[in-house]
Amino acid sequence: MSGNGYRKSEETRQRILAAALEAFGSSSFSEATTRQIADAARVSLPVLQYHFGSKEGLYRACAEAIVERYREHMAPIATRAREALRSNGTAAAARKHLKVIAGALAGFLIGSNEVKHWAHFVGRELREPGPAFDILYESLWKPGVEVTARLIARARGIPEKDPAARIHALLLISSLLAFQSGRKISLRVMQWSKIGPKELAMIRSALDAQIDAIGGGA
Amino acid sequence: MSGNGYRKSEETRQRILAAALEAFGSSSFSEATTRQIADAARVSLPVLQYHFGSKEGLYRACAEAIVERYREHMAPIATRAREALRSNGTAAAARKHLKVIAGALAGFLIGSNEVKHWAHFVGRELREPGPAFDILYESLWKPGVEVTARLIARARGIPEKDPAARIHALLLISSLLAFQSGRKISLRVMQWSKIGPKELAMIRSALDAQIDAIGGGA
DNA sequence: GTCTATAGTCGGATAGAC
DNA sequence: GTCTATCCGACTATAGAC
Repeated sequence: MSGNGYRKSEETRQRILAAALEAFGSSSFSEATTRQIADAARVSLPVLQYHFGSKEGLYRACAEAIVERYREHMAPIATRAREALRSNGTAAAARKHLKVIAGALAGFLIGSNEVKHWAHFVGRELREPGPAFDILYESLWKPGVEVTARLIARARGIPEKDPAARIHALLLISSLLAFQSGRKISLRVMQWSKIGPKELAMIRSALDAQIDAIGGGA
Repeated sequence: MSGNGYRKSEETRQRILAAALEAFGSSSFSEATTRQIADAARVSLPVLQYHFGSKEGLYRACAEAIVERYREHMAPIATRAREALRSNGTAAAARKHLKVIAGALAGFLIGSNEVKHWAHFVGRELREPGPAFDILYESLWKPGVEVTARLIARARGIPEKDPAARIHALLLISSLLAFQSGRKISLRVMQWSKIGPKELAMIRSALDAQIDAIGGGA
């Protein structure tokens, strides 16, 4: 490219986005401030407006970035589960896939430090809908619940459309969140100082027990 | 009563408290504004400072009021469960009490409209600790988890101190909250327009199934 | 015990130079 | 594309009259 040539724009954009993900992760939309984000990204305030139009535009861009990376992580697992559903899998196979999904999700949400902010972002947006609700619901929550519900239906031997399957899916996913959005309180209840590999293993084993029970309960 | 006699103060205090419970229920501490609360209570702004000192003082007063009424509602049920634990109850009896507690909590949290704001208040404070965290943890959460964990231990035939019992207690309580803090998203997933008696019954029945499964899983 | 008036701070957004 | 300077609104809290 002629002229000044080198485009610094994209790099600046990414720096702002990273700072915003951090800010909107640990604070809500209205609590986080654009100044704080601009400082963290080492840009001046108007630069932020230039790239994303408004605070709300930046917020939505964060949601899209999260969806992108979340999909990269969970897509292969979800795809394998859907393939298993297409073939006439047994109840035991469905339970196995449920355990894989729940375990991966637990590791993803609770273990990784990088993703912690994203998980907070998503959780808050889904509890108290804001400007990014629709994109998160359609791209993350809905497909996740759907595949979980279908697996549960298969495990219990009930029709896929049975509302009970969806209720159980919500209960299962929600219980996972005990150690995510309720991290602080869980630590205190369990008298843990952190959730390391040992603690994560205990949680996974409890989830597995719960999934085994779902299958047998029908 | 001599002089001006009649004390209007207490009535004003209650009106402010009610408005604050509503405001802090639907918004966070920093999002809710004292102006909004003062308006709703039909008092001027400084009156609020006079009665509660500061915004934070008002917030704490809300937490104490919630604890008070929550206790009134759940105390009898919790007491009966503790009595059952003292006598050498069977696993089946423990499961029965778990169902009663979970069912009462579900009705309390999801059904009643008056309490909805309180539940949001509590949930938010426990997820993102603020000025009222300690009082809510000690008076609400801790005793609730404790009695649930002991019942689960009894139902599964494991020692009361087994960490697995506390993990399962957290999972159970957290799954309840799917339809409380995640009300909006649950409605969409289930394609319900509201959570009425019929929907509540379905949730209760799913919870019961989950509790039966806990007992048998050991 | 309740009011009016105001101090002091901080938020998002924009104008216009470079 | 990025900056400095600034506007304007909203917030909590207080001072002081009644």
